Amino acid sequence: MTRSVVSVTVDLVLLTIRQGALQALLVRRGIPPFQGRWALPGGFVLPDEDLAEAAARELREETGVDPTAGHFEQLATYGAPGRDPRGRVVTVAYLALLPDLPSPVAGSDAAGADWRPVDDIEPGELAFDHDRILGDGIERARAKLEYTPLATAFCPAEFTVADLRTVYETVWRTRLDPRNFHRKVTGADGFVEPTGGTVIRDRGRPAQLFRRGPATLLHPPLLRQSSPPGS
Amino acid sequence: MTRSVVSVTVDLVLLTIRQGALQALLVRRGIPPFQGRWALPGGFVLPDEDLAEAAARELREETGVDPTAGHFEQLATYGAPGRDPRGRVVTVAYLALLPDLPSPVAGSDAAGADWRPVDDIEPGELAFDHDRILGDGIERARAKLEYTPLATAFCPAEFTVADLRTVYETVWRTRLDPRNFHRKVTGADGFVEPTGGTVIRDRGRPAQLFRRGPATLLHPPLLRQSSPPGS
DNA sequence: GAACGTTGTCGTCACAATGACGATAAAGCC
DNA sequence: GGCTTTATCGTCATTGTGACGACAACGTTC
Repeated sequence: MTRSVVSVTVDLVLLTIRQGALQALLVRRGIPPFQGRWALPGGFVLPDEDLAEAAARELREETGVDPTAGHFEQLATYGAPGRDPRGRVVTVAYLALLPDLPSPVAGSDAAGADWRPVDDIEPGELAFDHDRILGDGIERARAKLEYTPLATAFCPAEFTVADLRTVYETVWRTRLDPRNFHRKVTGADGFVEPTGGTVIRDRGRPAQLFRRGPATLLHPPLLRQSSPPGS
Repeated sequence: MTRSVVSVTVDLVLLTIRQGALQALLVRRGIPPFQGRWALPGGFVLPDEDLAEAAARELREETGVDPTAGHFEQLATYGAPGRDPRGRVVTVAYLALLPDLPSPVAGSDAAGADWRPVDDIEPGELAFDHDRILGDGIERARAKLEYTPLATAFCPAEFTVADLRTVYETVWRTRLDPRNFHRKVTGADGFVEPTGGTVIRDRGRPAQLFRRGPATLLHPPLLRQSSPPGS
């Protein structure tokens, strides 16, 4: 049996919503290969570390973020033979959806780290196969908003229905009717719970505050491409 | 940087429907560790092999099945430090949904291979963490039947609506109303296409034959737990 | 070969979910 | 006090859905 000996890394697709755009955290690589190029944050898995543990550690190291703040899940694993010039490196990608953090991407050991609007990232700009990994992560996030309450992971602990709608509109790059959206969100079992408080954002009538509800699956779901009824 | 050097394997969750039950292909391990115990088929990734390639090769070796016959996708990756007594082994699990194959699980190099109804597999019966991997695969299959036309992967090239209904009923362990199911399947865009032919299965009126349609996403979806309308 | 059971397919009905959109509420600004 | 802006509630027509009736088309049985 020819068993291949490889290195294993974790890479992170960290998504948040800042300044009205879906943004991903990228780091500028300080060492070869791909020195100076933008890449997903990540690193090698330590000898006695579980994969999720390694991903959570990298998340803390690169962003100072508590992994429990948003949502965190395994995305997929990439292991094409030529994907890393250093040799055979298999990477397990994790996807995190985070609220817009005041934390200044502290404590990074990379040359630089920055949030970048995903629409501004050119194809081929990222190191390794990180283009594809990022794309898969975004696609996963888009799909999961339909059937799960994960949009709340982009929001702080308390948020308004309009905040949540902005999440959907930004991630899906769509416009949603505020009235229908309000009905669906408040009607889906366990999606959101009112806290009792209200806030005034900029202008207009004060909005109720909500927190995440206990649901793990949305029922009914908020479907993206509904067939137009009158056609 | 402490980079961990590990071995990488692929493991396969192969699901099919035989004798009215959801069954998984298991092999009896011929060598330690876990010698004599049932396990998922799998093996080490070769030095110059992509992960999906390795999984497809194992599928051919263990079952003689063409991977294009059904559906094939990456499931998840498992890499807890203690999961393999031989050392650090990270495994990338793949999920395949296959039609009931006449192929007699040929050419297996394991001590034995057999289809086993998933409900008959005792917790803790499988080697390594294969219990959990199998469970994750089944859960993925259940969920994907709702939103994708993947149920057709369990069927041969031509099938009846009743065949397809049996797939749903078996995987979901539910009963579905034949009339409503017929309406939804034939009404969902691109789910199935009539071939023009008909068959008589055992008794009763002949049924139309269908093949898979071009859709990759079901619209509208076939939801599992619909809230009862009259309650 | 007519009656019967069995399975496939079409229809109907009431209710739920949805998109379009009107109406009102409650704040700040002039 | 008007005006603008945003939040929230309602209405209406259409579609999707579960429960179930009706009929079609086969094999089997008497």
